[in-house]
Amino acid sequence: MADLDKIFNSVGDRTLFKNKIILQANYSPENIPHRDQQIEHIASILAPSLLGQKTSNLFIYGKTGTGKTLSVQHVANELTRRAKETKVLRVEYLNCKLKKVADTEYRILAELIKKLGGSVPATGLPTDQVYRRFVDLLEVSEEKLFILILDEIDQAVKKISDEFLYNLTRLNSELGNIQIILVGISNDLRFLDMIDQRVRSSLSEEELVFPPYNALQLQEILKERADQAFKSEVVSDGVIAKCAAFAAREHGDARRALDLLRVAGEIAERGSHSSIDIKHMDMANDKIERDKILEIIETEPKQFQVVLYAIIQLIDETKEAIFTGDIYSRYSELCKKVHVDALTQRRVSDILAEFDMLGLINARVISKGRQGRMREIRLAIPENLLARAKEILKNALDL
DNA sequence: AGGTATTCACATGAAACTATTCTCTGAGTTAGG
DNA sequence: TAACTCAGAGAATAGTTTCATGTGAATACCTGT
Repeated sequence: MADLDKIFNSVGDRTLFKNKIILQANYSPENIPHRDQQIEHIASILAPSLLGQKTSNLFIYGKTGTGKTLSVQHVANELTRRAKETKVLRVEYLNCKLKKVADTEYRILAELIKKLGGSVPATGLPTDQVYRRFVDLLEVSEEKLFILILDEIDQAVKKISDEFLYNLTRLNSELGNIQIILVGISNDLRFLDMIDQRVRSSLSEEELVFPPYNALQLQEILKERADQAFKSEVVSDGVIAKCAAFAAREHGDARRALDLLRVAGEIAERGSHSSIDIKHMDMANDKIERDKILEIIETEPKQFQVVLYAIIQLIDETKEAIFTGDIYSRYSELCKKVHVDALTQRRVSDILAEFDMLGLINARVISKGRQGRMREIRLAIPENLLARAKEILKNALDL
């Protein structure tokens, strides 16, 4: 019999973590270093709302992991706390990227209605009726202001069109007792280019950009969190510096840095080390990348998997870049073998574009003159993952 | 030789279609008074 | 007569297909030397 007792009993002694939650993505810390200026700015814009005055709409830009969401939520919490007795305002936060929750106009409204205490069916209702219901619910609430924070709003607009934002701003003229203040958060700095001039003017009255953290700031952030998350003596300054350097290279993404640190900790722990060293950082970096790719491959729909398998096969055979046409014919063959209906070339073209977005392949549109125009495709899956990837696909496709 | 026009093999865009899930409405049915 | 059932119309959504238009540069075709 395996000595499970030993393993289970010693788990408490061996762990390097004091409080792992602190390193997890959804943890929001007490204080947010290096964002005082931005937080103050947000607060000063929204402050009049405490007196029941409608403030400007606010738009916030910045790359992922620059503390946008955290800062906004911090201010939002403060506002809610202060307005507790006066009931002058209400703040709701909504992430527009959550698949199946808030990624369409209908669902965003449905979600808001739910938060306001109402309910709407998941489907079956015309959208304007949902608007109606939302307005009615707002009208009867006792607050005078409704601060609506839409996170990853660029995603929503990309999917729904900017009309939806326009509609939201227009609601204010329909509402008597209550006004909506919009706070949009976007990862895409070019978000403004995507929306109509008309909408733009009625919308983004105030703007704020979150710059990326530099390596030094990242270091401080990491250090602070690491102190709370790990037992003492587990992480050295060198490790933190390296971790910060890793992340700083990727546009100063603090979330990624924290992830890295956590995974490195887990790896060290599993290897029964008493501290994290540089070696673990590298392994963690590897593992994160690896997991991400394999996870994508595994969860992709069947048609996507067939296409990907076709690509891998072809690359295996030729060892060079391949082209759309080759892929499509190989894909068609594979479809027969796997007993799946083949999609049109048009669709496969889109699938390839999506793979490119996901970073599974590198595609480049090239022209070969009389031989036409097509995508030149290379695999972006690292060599050492290929075997595993193939296995997953074979399994998924019963080959 | 140098300049234009063609042409290929897709890329890219827009609209329309399909299947699924769900609501709402009103006609027909049923059971109780 | 009120309550109930159930089919049909209409919506939202995701994933496609259909139709239409765009496009970069190698090559064919001129042109005038």
